[in-house]
Amino acid sequence: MRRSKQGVTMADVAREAGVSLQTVSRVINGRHDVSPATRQHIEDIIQRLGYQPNALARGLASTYTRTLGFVTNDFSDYTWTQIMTGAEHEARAHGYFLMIGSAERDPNDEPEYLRLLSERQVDGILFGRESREVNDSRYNDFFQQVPAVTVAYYPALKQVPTVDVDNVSGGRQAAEYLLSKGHRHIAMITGPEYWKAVQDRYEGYRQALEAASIPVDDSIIVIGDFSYQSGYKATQQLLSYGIPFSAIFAQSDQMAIGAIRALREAGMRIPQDVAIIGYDDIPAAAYCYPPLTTIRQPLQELGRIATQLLIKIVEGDNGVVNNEVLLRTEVIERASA
Amino acid sequence: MRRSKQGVTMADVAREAGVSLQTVSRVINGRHDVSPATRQHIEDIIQRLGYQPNALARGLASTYTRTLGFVTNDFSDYTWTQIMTGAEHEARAHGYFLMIGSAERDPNDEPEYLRLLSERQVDGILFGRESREVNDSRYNDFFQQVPAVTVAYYPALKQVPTVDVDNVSGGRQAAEYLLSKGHRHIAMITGPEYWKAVQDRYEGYRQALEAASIPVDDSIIVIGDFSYQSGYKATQQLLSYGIPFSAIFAQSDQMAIGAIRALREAGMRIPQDVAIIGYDDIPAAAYCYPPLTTIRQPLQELGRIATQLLIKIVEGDNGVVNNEVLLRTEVIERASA
DNA sequence: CTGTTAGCGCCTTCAT
DNA sequence: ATGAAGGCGCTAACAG
Repeated sequence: MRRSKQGVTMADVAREAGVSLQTVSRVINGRHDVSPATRQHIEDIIQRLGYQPNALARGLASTYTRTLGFVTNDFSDYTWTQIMTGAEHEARAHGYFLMIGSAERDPNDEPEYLRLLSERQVDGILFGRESREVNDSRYNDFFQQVPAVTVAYYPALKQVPTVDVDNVSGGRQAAEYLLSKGHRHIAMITGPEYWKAVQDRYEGYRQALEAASIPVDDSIIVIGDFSYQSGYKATQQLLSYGIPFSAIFAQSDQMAIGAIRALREAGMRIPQDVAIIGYDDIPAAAYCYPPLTTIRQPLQELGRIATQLLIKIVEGDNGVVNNEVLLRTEVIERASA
Repeated sequence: MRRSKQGVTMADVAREAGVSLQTVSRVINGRHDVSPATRQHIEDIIQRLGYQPNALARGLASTYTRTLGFVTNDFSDYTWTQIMTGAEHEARAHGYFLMIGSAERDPNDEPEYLRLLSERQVDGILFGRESREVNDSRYNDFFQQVPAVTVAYYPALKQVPTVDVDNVSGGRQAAEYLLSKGHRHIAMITGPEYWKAVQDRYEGYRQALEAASIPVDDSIIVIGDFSYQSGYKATQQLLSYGIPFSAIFAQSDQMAIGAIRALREAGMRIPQDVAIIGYDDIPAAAYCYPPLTTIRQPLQELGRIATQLLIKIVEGDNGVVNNEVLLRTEVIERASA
């Protein structure tokens, strides 16, 4: 005979209390149609017996598990981690847990993750992931079954609501700030070009220059991958071109800090010779040298709002109309620009 | 009538294949006692029908969920995040998912989290948390029910296996390195004193000084909280004492970087006037100025090994004897010391 | 306000 | 190598 892991079950409580299973169930679920006396009595017994409901059984009998999946490609990255933290807080506040999965090695693993998460009957899924174009019919099948919200716009998933930062505005803020300091030759180090966020920041940059009647010079725009290392390399590259620029807009703080290093090695002073503005406002930004002027993204809030939206959808709130929420970035002025 | 979320069930597959439920179950679970022909036939039908097993039902009928809980106090912190990443990878490699929970606000929430996780029938729990002394009988009750492993030694949980970094050795390495550079007056900025890791690093530091016949001078030891800010403040404090020191061992890279800032503001050169060694090897360490010499902790590996151990325990591997695994740190030499 | 009756989808045990 | 019966712990639906 198989031994259950579970010690005391609802049946034990019911027997002990001399009531039916259903009444115990009602108490557990906080229904109002139980007399105060029986409720109290049952609660005492639950307490005494140390009864714990079995979430698996509840999930099987009902249709929800109060579990959300969170899928990302990189849990070791600051950005996604912050988003996840916000999501976790919000989830917990609503009685949900987060089940996490990362499809780092191979983006093709992703549909497999979704399947696995759906087998586990998550009520919904949060996507905190790079915005890459994906053509895989498995996605569509999937998102017809399970409610989802993406954090950071995901072109492949047009039918899925999105919560993101307004990157066009963010890019514009960065360029405008530099412009306001009198810079006319503003280099840019971007992230991977297939990211929607990267394109948007580029667009904001373009808009700002255009408004100032300055032509965009693609020869002082270099593609990076958001890492320190890539900011460093990109700046060396920029320097090697011999094309004059007096400021750099790096699309991540890490790249900005890498850029600072390259600039310093080239004997340049910041911000006197070259001004730098980053993007993200990572904790190190305030403590690097010189302290980094940057565009802050409300990362945890992104996660919180996305989760809030997802839970609303999951719980059948028909008031959800907004299919794209865009949060504003903010200029944090420090010493690098 | 209630509609189930689930579309096609095992019964559908069985009917379609003209076999019993049980045979389908065997195929799903990869048992070997099914003839190749029927197996193939059933697999085809599963494919065609798009059948997905329901993990809830499996968990209810069997006794395992292939889900592990991961509890920490701070998901936004680099250290725990790295550990979690390692844990997630290892878990996935074994077919497990991680359910995450953070008890940040109030450590007293923790037992509540454990209860909630146990309601969800997790097979085991990983603790990635500060090593704080806790006296709460609920812990003991809990750990008798659910297998657990702590990452970072947890004094309250003596009966639970632990995977940690050898902090005594790490502290010794840091001090020895500084000693080898000729420093005799080595200040230290610690983390919160109730952390076991902090005490251990202190002990390593003490051992190294003792071996060099240098008395420990508590007046140049300041308590921080691992943050940039606290490293900055602690260093200002150190400077204000007027007690000479030529090197600082900061128990986190963040504090080391904060210290560098304070030192710079005080007009001191690094490492000429004051040498600094950090602890952790965060990504920023290589790119701050000057690049930080530090003690690297194998964080992801910590998470991986802890998870491996937990899974072994969960799956009833009686070969598990090691109740305390200690990983070694490594000196990363850069320019700050 | 409370109880009864049916499952939820799967796995375990025992037969055959 | 396959099938039948029973149950995991709980909730939905309906009755009273």
